[in-house]
Amino acid sequence: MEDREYDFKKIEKKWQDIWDKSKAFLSKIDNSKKKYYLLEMFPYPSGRLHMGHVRNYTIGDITARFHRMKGFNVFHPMGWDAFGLPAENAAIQNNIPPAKWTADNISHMKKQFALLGFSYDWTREITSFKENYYKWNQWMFIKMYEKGLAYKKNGSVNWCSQCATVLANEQVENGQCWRCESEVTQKVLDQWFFRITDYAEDLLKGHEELKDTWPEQVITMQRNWIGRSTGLKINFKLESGEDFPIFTTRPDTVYGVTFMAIAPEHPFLARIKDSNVLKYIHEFRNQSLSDRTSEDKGKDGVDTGIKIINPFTGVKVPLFVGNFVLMEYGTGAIMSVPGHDSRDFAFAKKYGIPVKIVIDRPGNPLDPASMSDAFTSDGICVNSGEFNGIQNTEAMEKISMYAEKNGFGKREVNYRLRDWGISRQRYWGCPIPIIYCETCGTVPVKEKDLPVVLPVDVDFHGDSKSPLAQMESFLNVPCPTCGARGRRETDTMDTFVDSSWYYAKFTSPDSMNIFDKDEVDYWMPVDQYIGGIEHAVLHLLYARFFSMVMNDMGLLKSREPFSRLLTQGMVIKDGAKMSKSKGNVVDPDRIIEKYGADTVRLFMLFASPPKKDLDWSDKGVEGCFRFIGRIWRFVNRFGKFYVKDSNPEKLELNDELKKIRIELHRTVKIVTNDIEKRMQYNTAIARMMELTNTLYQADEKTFDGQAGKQLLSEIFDKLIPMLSAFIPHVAEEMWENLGNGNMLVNHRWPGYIEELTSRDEIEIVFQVNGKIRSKVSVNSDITKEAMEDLAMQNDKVVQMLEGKEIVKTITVPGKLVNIVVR
RNA sequence: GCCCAGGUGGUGGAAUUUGGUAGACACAAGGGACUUAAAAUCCCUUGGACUUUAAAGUCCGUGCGGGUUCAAGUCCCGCCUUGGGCACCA
Repeated sequence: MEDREYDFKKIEKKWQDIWDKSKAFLSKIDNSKKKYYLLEMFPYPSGRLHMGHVRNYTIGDITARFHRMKGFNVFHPMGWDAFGLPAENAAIQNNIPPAKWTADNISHMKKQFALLGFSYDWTREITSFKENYYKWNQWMFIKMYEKGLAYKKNGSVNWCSQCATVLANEQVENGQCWRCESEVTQKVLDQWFFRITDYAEDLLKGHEELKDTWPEQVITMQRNWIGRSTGLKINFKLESGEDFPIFTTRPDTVYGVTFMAIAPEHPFLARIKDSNVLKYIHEFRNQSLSDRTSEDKGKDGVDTGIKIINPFTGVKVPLFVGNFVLMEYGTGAIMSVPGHDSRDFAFAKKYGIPVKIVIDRPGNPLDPASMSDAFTSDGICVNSGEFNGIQNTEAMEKISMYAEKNGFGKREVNYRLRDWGISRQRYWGCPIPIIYCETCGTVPVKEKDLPVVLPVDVDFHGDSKSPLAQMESFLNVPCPTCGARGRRETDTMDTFVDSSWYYAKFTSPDSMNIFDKDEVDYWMPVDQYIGGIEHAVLHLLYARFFSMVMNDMGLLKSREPFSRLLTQGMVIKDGAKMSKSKGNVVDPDRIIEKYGADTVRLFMLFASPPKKDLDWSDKGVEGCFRFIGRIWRFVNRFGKFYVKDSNPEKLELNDELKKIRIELHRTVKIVTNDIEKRMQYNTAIARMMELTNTLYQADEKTFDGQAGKQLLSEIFDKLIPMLSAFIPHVAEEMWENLGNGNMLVNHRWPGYIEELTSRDEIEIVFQVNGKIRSKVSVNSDITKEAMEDLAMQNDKVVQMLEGKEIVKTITVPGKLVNIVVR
């Protein structure tokens, strides 16, 4: 046994086969056990796993294995986010059908998963491009259409010319496409939307439930994205008496309005005839999103010549078209108060519009002529009719009430969140199940006719147009209502639709319904979700929306899909995220080949806590490999002393063994806590390394004896099962080598005896005026008084106290004595 | 500009929950043992400056400057800096 070699390739293959054959990770409903649904974000099958994946899924696997050993009924599925542009681009470039390209990638990545020893229940596998999955996408779409939650709208949308498709607001980052980083422009198109704005309030309220279990950062990002603001809708008037409504969050400044501004896209502008003004309007409409929205670009406008009447004052002010005014927010028009809004101030200066002060600083009045920026702080109302003299914060309320009473205003809540545009002008996605009929109009496909199958025998013409639009066999279909000739919708759904409900589908992937009621009710919600923070306002917001919709439809019992969320950090090398363009990519396959999966897993967890970024280090990997070797050799060397069902309790241990036993129980306690309460796997591993170092201090004599053998066996019985969560293959092998017949995957997580977790001897410190002067070892049950006595007798302390007056003494039991002198 | 999270040895990181021995664990470095030799392995040293023949000891030290406290990496105030998010939302 002693010279047994650590042949990780053989060991890992062996145990992967055994787990596979014994169906070790299959999950079944068991009402006698507490369920634990652990999910990691499923990957896009790009072809190869990268280190980011390896880290994400390793963190998940430890968590799953730990809970399994803790006695939970663990559900740990995996699948593929398999629709999307890369497959289509690959198809166009290399003339490989997207379905084949994607399926090949999946099979390769699945092999990589297997090599890493992850504990997935593959019988629950989901592949989003398969009919039996996207059928339910379509089914959900129809249900949402029936409820008015899916609708078609002609409007200005984000267009990425590189990807040749529309993007949702969440998919535009700094005016650029989230995928390819090319400039996004605005285009007017007929598009399908999901009415996520109906759930704005719910999405915000739900955060309450998540505030202790989700990273604060994610909640903050979502809250900012939803952007709730309360204010007043005020009906300004045209000279003709026509209403001109605007929304403002600053009703307290309404007496300071000196101009109005309206979005270039506003239908109101249809009445403009002046060719010069029209020229400007046209120009604004064609500006790119980043020109329109970036703050450093100038705010441009043009005076329409139209006058607007302020209902509070009766004063007429000019109406400008402003390129910064958004059609989609509020009413598409605003009141402008240069005196108290920086943007309005800059605009007013540019176009020679007067500045009027309506909120002032008592004792230090503002002078519009000498101001270089708007006054945006709180103050006292002036030039505000009957509201003069009160605090502006108070005026907000009073002015709102006044407007409501007089019938020209209404308090309103507005959201920054827009409806989710889901149409994509691309082929490789889920077809939108809609048929257009000349007589019946827009008609959803009948449920019994689902799925609308995405044809796989398609021609790519080398251009980026969707082949569906040119495919007669797909396009032509009888109208479901009248039977006349109809045409199918050729846009496909945003792939974020696929991932918005997949977590629930895992519970019953082959069900004849969207979900199997028993399964989904038992397993949902996800107890722990793990993934990257980059999806904070994308996937994680959409998934919550879908979950709420499904909850309202009675499909899910829970409203929130993910009870706990962990967002893991990136894998960094040479100070940058691993990426092809930076040339700092480390290939997981190569590392597994060289050191084995257990080492890779261990390094992924040891190098950094899950939440933080992880610095890749080849040397660090070697260190982890060395640790496994140390354990391996120790077990081989002392395996001959192993006895089953150890119980050192019965025997008298000498001091050395007693100390080791305490270290063991302390280690179990700390490791358990680090995993369970803190999800801090790096420190858990450090504790086990420490214990190992302690064990290496011992020699044959230490354990060669009745008590020694018992203790040693207890060590093996606790340490190896703990290790099996992290390095499962080698742990199983060592366990088997010791003569155990059971598999660790089904073993119970070791316990500890609380009384054995505190050391007999502790070190306390003596301080004088807060500075450490001496350290002594004492019995851990020492009294406060005894500590103080010891301190007063301590040579060092006595020396420091000489000629000084003791002001007071502070004693922290078990820690320190601090003597304050003068 | 606003919001959030960080800044600890040569390096990755502990300790932050609850103010109470800063630097666990690992890497790197140095030394030693084993070996014909190397690799592997095992052991020891390792924050800085200084005093001392030595044993030992003194001072400084958690981005910077203040403060609270018997005691601050931890709390408060003000800066510097890195990363992330948001950025005309009326």
